Amino acid sequence: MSSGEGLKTGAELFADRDGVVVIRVDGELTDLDQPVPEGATVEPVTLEDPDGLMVLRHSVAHLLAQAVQEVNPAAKLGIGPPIQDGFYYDFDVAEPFTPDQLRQLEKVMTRLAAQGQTFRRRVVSEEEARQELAAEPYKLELIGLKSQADSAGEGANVEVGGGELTIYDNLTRDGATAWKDLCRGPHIPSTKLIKKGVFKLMRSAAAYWRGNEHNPQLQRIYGTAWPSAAELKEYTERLAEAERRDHRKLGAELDLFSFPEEIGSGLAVFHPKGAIIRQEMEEYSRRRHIDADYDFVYTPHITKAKLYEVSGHLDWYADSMYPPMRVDQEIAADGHIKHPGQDYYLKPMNCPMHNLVFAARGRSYRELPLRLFEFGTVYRYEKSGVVHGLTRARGFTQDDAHIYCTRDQLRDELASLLGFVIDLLGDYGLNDFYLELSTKDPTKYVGSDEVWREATRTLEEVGLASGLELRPDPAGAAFYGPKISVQARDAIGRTWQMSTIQLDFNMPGRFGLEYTAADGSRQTPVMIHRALFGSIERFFAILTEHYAGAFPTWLAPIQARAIPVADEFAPYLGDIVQRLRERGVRVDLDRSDDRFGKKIRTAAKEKIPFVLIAGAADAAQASVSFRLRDGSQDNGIPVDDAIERIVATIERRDND
RNA sequence: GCCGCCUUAGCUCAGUCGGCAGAGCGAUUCACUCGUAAUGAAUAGGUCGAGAGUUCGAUUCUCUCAGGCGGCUCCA
Repeated sequence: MSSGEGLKTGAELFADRDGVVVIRVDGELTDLDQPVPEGATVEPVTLEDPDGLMVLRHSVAHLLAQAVQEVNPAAKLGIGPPIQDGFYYDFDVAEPFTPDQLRQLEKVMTRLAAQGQTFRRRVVSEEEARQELAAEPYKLELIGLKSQADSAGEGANVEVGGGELTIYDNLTRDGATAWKDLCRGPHIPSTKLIKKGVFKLMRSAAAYWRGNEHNPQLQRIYGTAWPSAAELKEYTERLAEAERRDHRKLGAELDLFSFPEEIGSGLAVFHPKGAIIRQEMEEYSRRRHIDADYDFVYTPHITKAKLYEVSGHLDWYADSMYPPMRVDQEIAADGHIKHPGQDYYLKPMNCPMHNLVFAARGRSYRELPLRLFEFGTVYRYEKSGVVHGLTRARGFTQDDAHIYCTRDQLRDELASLLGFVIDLLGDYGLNDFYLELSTKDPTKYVGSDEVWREATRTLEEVGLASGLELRPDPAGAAFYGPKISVQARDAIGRTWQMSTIQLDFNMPGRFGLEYTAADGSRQTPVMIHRALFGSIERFFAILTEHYAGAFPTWLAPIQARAIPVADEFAPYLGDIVQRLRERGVRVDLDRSDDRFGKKIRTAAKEKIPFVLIAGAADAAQASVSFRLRDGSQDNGIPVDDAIERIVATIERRDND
């Protein structure tokens, strides 16, 4: 930074304002102690500003690194950026961090923060930086990468982005340099702002240097930091809530599904109650797809290798397919192969099979768009470390359809498809969406650039026309075409990738798919891959967490339970149960030996939407009393009304 | 796949510094018949994830494998 004589610093400009941590100068975040150029637009940034919070988190990351090196001077520094809800810092250390060490580091950080060290920005030449950081091999590597900072890897631009190289010194009150780090900044003015109880070290884990699995692994410490202790508490409560909703936990508690070790990692079995939910999910989807003019097909679970050679998938994804089964091979006694046999694979996707349905006979343009739908179960050999409950399984069922249409039909088809997706997801209780447009990965694609451009433009136009927010996802596309995906926010604000709509200008050609056009010519159709739930298992998991296990009545395995106040009223409720069953309601009667209060408790734990209670008072006036899932009561309802109310709730597909 | 941690009754978890394994909930049986989240008593339930090694002796220590958890990488 050139001399700032005569110019005011951010600190001077906003001396009378509380809570200013950095300034925004012509849109650029800048340290408070930097002079503001003549005529520049300056705004104060506080911790309430998302940018200000990022700066705080980044500064806490520095504090962590300072603490680590104080405890262990041999620790080498990786990078330490702010992230969603917090920050991390990577270290090269001989031994991984233990939970005890994290607690110790927190104490050191608290002590250092209380010293009120100031952050001083210092511009250095590459030579100076190399000299000062000679003991930090990873920082040296980043300096070397400075010219190509954008490709330095996740988080690296926090250290070396921008124009000049800068080092931040942590100065003690007597002006001594307590610690320093290569960093582009900016930082909060003083560690005093990192008050007690606003940060917490969460966990440690290994992470590849610069995000590349061929690089060495560093030890990463994750932390969280907030403007106030109250907000930190709110955050930890949010985490606790997410844990309570975890579908793996609820799946066991509510007896929905399990992953028997005997079957294998990532392979679920659905128990009766889980199966009911799943059936309802599938059944409603099936009806809607029939209404939307889809044709249903069934295809096998295994196929000769050839099919995935034609599709190209074996070239790209052989590693994540289950290994082949060699069938019909004959080996003679002397070991020579009499008959080579051939390889069959479990199918990792359905599209090639649907292509064969399309190709089974000649197709006319009059048939297009042709929409082939299947609840198709696929198997993918996910790496052992990524398998995660129902959200990342090795066997799962896609609500998969492939739409074959002409180029002229593409735009309308995509637009109506997007509307269909949003509408259908809404019926399952998800209503808060945004879209993501995944475009070509220049290192992994087939087909001509021109075709990719056309496809991408079409998707973008349809996405924009939907009125939903459209976010770019550069290089996120599959090798055969760009895609648009629907992201949904759940009840506690987490986002999930839901539906994907994927264009494919490639595979129809590989499979030689053709239709006869109006002019008699043979044309290649365009193909759209689309799955609304993605995987039924995964969608099941998302809904479980979205509803915290309290499924809307139409999905609930047990929709109503009748509990007599005493056993003598069981026959009275039994008649009502019978009438409900005749209306298709999943209802049971609790005749166990438990006491009344215990039965209420049991029904509550099972998250049953409607509990019907009757004792002498209700029996005398042909009524029942409702106890709803939220604990509320509705007593003395005439039996006919009670039945209608339950049936209507199911039909409305409401949450309760 | 990589790094770290974990695996004891159906579930949640104690415990054994290497010497015959424990609780609560749940299940079963009996008694109680009760108006909105736990009635009481009794009983059953375990190759301490699997295999190998060290040891007089292993649930406990070591190794391998399986499964899980948290990250990283990956996710057609």
